[in-house]
Amino acid sequence: MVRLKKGPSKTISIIDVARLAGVSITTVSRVINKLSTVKEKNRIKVLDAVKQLKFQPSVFAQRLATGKSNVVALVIPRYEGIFYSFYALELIRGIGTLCEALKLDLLLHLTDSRSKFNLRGVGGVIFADIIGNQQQVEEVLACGIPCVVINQYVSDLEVNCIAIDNVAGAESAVNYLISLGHRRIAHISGDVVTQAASQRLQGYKQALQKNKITLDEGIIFKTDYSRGQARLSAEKLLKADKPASAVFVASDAMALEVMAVARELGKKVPQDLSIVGFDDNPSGLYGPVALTTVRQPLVQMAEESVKVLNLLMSAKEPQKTKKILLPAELVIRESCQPIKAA
Amino acid sequence: MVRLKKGPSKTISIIDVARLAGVSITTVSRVINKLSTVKEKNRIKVLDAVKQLKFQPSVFAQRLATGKSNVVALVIPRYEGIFYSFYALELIRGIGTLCEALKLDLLLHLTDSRSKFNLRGVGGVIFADIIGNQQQVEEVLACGIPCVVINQYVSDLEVNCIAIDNVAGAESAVNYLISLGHRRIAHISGDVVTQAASQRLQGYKQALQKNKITLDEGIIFKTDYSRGQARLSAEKLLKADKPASAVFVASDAMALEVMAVARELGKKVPQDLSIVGFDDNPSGLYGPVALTTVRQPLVQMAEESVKVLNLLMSAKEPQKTKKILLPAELVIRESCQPIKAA
DNA sequence: TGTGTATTTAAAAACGTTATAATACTATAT
DNA sequence: ATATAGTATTATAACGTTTTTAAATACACA
Repeated sequence: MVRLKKGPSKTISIIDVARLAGVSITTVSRVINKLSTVKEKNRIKVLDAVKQLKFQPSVFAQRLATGKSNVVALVIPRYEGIFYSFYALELIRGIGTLCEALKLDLLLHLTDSRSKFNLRGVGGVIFADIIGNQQQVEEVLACGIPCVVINQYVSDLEVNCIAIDNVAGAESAVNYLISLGHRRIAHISGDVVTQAASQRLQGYKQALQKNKITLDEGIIFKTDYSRGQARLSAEKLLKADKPASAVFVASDAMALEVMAVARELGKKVPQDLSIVGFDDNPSGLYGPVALTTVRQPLVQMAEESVKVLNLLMSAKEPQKTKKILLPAELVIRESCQPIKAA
Repeated sequence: MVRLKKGPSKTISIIDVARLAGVSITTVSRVINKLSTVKEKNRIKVLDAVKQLKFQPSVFAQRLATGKSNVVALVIPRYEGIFYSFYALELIRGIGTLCEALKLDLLLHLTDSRSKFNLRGVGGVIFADIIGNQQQVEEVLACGIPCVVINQYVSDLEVNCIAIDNVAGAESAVNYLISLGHRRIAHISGDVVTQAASQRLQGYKQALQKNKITLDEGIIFKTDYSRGQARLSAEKLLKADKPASAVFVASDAMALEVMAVARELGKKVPQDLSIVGFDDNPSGLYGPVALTTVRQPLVQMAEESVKVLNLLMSAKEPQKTKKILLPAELVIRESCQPIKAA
């Protein structure tokens, strides 16, 4: 068979290296994969030939021959609220960095609620924020592809999960406000379709209940995590007849917006309104009043997910599924103070 | 050779499909690749078999056999200022979406200034923001891999570029301020290491020169695009002895920070300070004063880059390199007003 | 019935690796 | 010197596709 190649450029293969080094193909393969023993003399000859020919083994041939792929797909919703966030970037960055370190290729898959993605050639999948249903995850599992779900605790599925303890994190934030004497504490929630938001809401409710503070649904504002909706909620909150003295906001980006609105309306933070955010977004530090917030170990979560996946991908036997819950910790800065005597 | 497979799971191949459909392998291959003519009756038999066996052709075998890869690598600096931005996300989103449409796999490569990436198996590369040197681009070009540079106009290299006319965009922003009567116009620049920032600075200078306004280096603030530095610059600017009446800021994110600082210092926008940003970041709409800005066709740029790359990747012959410059247009909102009579 | 054309086929050669089993080499102990 | 155990090396099949070739089959039309 004659294969047309443009010009004289012919892919150099392991065969060329073997010929130049004067050894067999197998030996070259061994040197490349650092397998078993190869005499030092031959090893050097091969390495020299590799360098001289600028040889790079074909990943496709390797993957075909071994039957394993070192490609990791990161599935992340194209969905505005989540995608346009510090959170998504931090995740991408953490995952990207560790993939590089482990020599895994990182494939990016943006999904709509019902997009069918093809995972041909993918060796493992990381799901970031499965919104709504778990069907996509189940499909991947059914294919037998190793799979990790990040930031979502899926209890009814045999799948590895690495999530953050949002409930406890939110609870500690609200407890802190209560400890400062606040009793009328509002909550600006994220998109409750996401587990993170609904868990933070749950933590908020739980803290109030445990402290025998009656819940007022009127000061719970459900948003889509966007700045725009945060602003609207803040306006409603601050212009209300019975304004709250404190507010727990489900993300720092929104909390900063609330702070801005407060200032615009002539209210001082924290004198007139105490604010706690969630994320530990560096933006929270820049303003005149540093934001008190709940720190999520995002980078740790991202890294952990890649580590777990890598383990699964290289394991011979099916592994026991892991469910990891990482703690979120309160970071006290300047945006809260004890309630003024009435 | 005996290859151990875990359990009864055996990869189903084109051969199984052919057998079940009662046709030849060649015919199955033809159907899959929609090549030449296959009788409708046979086509249906094959398609049925494919569905029944849940057959998915091995991408690795395909790529090995054809010698072409439909993998696109997006190389983007891990560098904070750029990476943590609306800009980066918008780019990723645009590129991701079009890759999906064109059935290209999108690989993400975060780079440091001097990270060596391996592009084994990559069919084409998109460089987003080459900071500093062009060496990485040259390396890829030397390998003969199709390559597009985004948001950077590289004139001294035979490489496809798709960039935004930052100079003209910046100039139009400053011209607008001048037309409103402003004469003392400050500039908060991005990281001048990036071409975008230095070009915006150039456009700023050019507009002043053409209007015979002497340049005052004292009111040009160079930052790294971060909110923190924007804040510092804004404070310096507003507390200066001879404050400017208007400021052109190199990004919307920074412009919003400037706006916040102004408000904190008791200055009203636009009454006391006119502000123009750059990006058309949706965040600019949320505040009490909508931000006047310069819109970058980011999505168009992202899409265009994938289209061009796809063309290059599927072309038999080497193509003429394209240099595309997309216009950036001024969007007038509420953050500017004519200067008050002195 | 023959003739030309459109489909289809089988078989085999790539593509560039890895994995297996067999062979060649070395050193040690008998 | 000779068997023996161990180490290094090799030849070759296998991975799952595409592509080529030449031959075979079907189909329409005169």
